[in-house]
Amino acid sequence: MVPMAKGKVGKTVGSLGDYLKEQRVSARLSLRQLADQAGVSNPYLSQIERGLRKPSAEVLQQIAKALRISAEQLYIRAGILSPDDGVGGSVELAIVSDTGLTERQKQSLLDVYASFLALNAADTDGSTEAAVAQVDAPTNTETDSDAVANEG
Amino acid sequence: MVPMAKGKVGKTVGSLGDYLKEQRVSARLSLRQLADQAGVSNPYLSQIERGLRKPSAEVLQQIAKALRISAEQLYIRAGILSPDDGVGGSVELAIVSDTGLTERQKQSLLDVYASFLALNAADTDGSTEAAVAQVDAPTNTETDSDAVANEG
DNA sequence: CCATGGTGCTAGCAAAAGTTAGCAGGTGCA
DNA sequence: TGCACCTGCTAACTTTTGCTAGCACCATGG
Repeated sequence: MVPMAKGKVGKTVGSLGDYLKEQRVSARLSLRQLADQAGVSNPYLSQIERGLRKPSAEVLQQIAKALRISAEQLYIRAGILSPDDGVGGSVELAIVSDTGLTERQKQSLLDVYASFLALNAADTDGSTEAAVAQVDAPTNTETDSDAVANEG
Repeated sequence: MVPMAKGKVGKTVGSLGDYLKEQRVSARLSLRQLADQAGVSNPYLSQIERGLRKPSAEVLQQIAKALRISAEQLYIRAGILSPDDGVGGSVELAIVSDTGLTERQKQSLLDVYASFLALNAADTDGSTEAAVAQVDAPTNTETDSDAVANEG
């Protein structure tokens, strides 16, 4: 059993797999489930996660799509790509400049975003799950901003 | 390129090479120059441009960087990735790029944002339920419901 | 006329990606 | 107790990437 150190030769693939696994677990997906959604085999995804393999562009796109994240972001977070490559940072700026949202929706999104940040500042773990659970399972018919923007 | 059974990639890589060559010529770069800047060999880049080879994620990033374009844009413009499928807007990009949010929170924000867009697309009046239903089950539905039901 | 240097393309090989088949470990059920 | 089924991982194999070496073509100019 060779200890494949993560911080070894730099943030090559090890951290990508690490970040990838973190994303997968965070999305409550099993290895096979994500592999199935991404259209790759389970052992291959396993090897990617453990830094033994580097995914091709298509596979990376599929994985990112299945995880609802950007492939570029995947690489940035993995340390392969530099963040200033062309990725903007400000969520608020992006929201207010979005042309597909109404002003009320923008305000709601900003509220939710601010509440998340405040939540993380106060308590970084337990309360977050509760707040997320409300947003994540909008079983009720009320999906307007009120349904998501109340927890602070 | 047989192994893609589940994932729906659709178009061939030929259009990617076509778009790539178009970009290279537009940048007044020779094949060898771009290959050198991207850190790949000239014949390999030639084969990519003519659809004979599919670049890996790293190579794609390098090429995109050398051409000052987004790797995701490269794939989107090539028709491999649909613009609204992954992350097309700057809001989504900003959200996933945010370091102050947990992954669950990012997911939630993305869901809310998508639901807003869906609402605006459905538009006009009270067909909110249909729009929300679409947003609530965007992916495969078999593992998705399992994932959300397995909370706790 | 033949060298020099530019363009892109072909052949063949080493390495890595990505596959299927199958193994140990844990859990729920009858 | 054992079956069924899940989790992830290993092994052996096939396919693809991406390389070096070298070809043919077109220009410039010695």
